[in-house]
Amino acid sequence: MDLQKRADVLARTELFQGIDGATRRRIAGHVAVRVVERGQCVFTQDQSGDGMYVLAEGAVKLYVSSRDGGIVELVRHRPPATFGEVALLDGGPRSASAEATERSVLLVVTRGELLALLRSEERVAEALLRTLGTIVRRTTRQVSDLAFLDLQGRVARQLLVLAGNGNGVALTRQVTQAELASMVSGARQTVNQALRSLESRGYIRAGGRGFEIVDRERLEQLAER
Amino acid sequence: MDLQKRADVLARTELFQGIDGATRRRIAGHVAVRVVERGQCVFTQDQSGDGMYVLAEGAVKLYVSSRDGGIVELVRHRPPATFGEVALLDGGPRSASAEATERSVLLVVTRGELLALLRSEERVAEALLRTLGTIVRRTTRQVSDLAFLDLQGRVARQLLVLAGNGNGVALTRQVTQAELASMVSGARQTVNQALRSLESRGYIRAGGRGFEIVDRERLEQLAER
DNA sequence: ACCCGGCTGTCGGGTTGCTGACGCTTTCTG
DNA sequence: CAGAAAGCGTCAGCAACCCGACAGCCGGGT
Repeated sequence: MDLQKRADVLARTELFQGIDGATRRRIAGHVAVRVVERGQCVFTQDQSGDGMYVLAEGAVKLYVSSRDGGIVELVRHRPPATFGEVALLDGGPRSASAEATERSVLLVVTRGELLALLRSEERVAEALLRTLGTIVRRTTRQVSDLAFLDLQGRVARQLLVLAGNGNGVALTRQVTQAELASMVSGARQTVNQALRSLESRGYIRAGGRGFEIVDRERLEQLAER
Repeated sequence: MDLQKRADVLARTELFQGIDGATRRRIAGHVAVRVVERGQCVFTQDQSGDGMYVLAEGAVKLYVSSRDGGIVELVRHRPPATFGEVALLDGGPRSASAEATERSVLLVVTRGELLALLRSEERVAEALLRTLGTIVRRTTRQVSDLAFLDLQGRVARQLLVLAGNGNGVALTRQVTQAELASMVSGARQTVNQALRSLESRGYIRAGGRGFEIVDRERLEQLAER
């Protein structure tokens, strides 16, 4: 991946857009490129981390895990995206683990680099604050969902998130039921039942590995706290 | 509350320490003072908010609520503390509600004020990033707890949080079982049982309204994910 | 001092969701 | 292309937890 390409990747992220091209190319010259295979770990929770990542290609999930192997997925990123910002700020341990869900290409921005950039480019500092705000909102919402919604509601909500704004009817996916279960913090079997129940009521159409949103409004209703 | 006193309050917060006294006094001159009675709301989730708060006296809880009146407490603040930063960053809606749990005195910093300060004082920007990092860590931990711990474990953990570092044995409190329940997202009755169970095993001593930590290690073990 | 309101402690019944199990189908991989 | 691995669909049994109810207690206000 050449310099220009790396600079282009940076340009598409919220964090690095809005700075001038020259600076961006300078940064692009300093980042390391790291390729991770599907299933491979990018970093692990509780370990110290001094780098932030920019996702150039592929997909990465962030999650927390328990001692006995259970995991809860917090978010799944696709380009353009950045992650690993939190540990960067205070140099503390990673608050979550990151794993590639498919072969991915990452750009690594070091702590020192970013800190310097924060000082010189105030737009980056503001963008970073916005990014953190988004993270806080998302995570807070997740707490709220876990506390107030039953499994069916959480599944409904997650389907809507996955479908994005497939305006009327939506599309197919690359998410297994087990993964879906870890997103909503439930057992795979129970998630299966929830899906079937939603389907039997005609809110979604779900066969095999894909699903389709039929009655968006009803789903949103189920997903309301 | 006079200017000097306000400046002193600011000086004790992570956000405003580290800037020079003159600047701090200037800010102190711009903040509004707001007094809220016990049980009164400071701001409400989903409403737009353009102010950040510094807690000068009293105590404030942040929480999210469901349509049918259920609430989950995210954190309880005591001075020195700041809250309401998130909505400030992007001007978006409040991600949670805030309510005084006792008579409190607040300083109100406006969005414009803080944004200007961020630009002129880079140490403030860095402190704000650290503050947000803390929030993310705390909330992520809460997701993890809800996903992995049973009620007993969550209660154990919350007791440890409430006790702080009452190094060997700890202290009495002003938290009802109903409040404790909302902190761990459980029913009041079940929390009661959890307390009794912990007591019967000699991990805590809990009578009436207060509790005391007897076997910190065991509690921590229960609270591990 | 007394009364009222809120808090604690405790039951029992009813759900929800987890666990383990198993057969079938689909998807990788050599 | 064949075998292995992963994923789906489904069931029965079981544990955790919620909900409504209610009796005693305590504390605070008038």
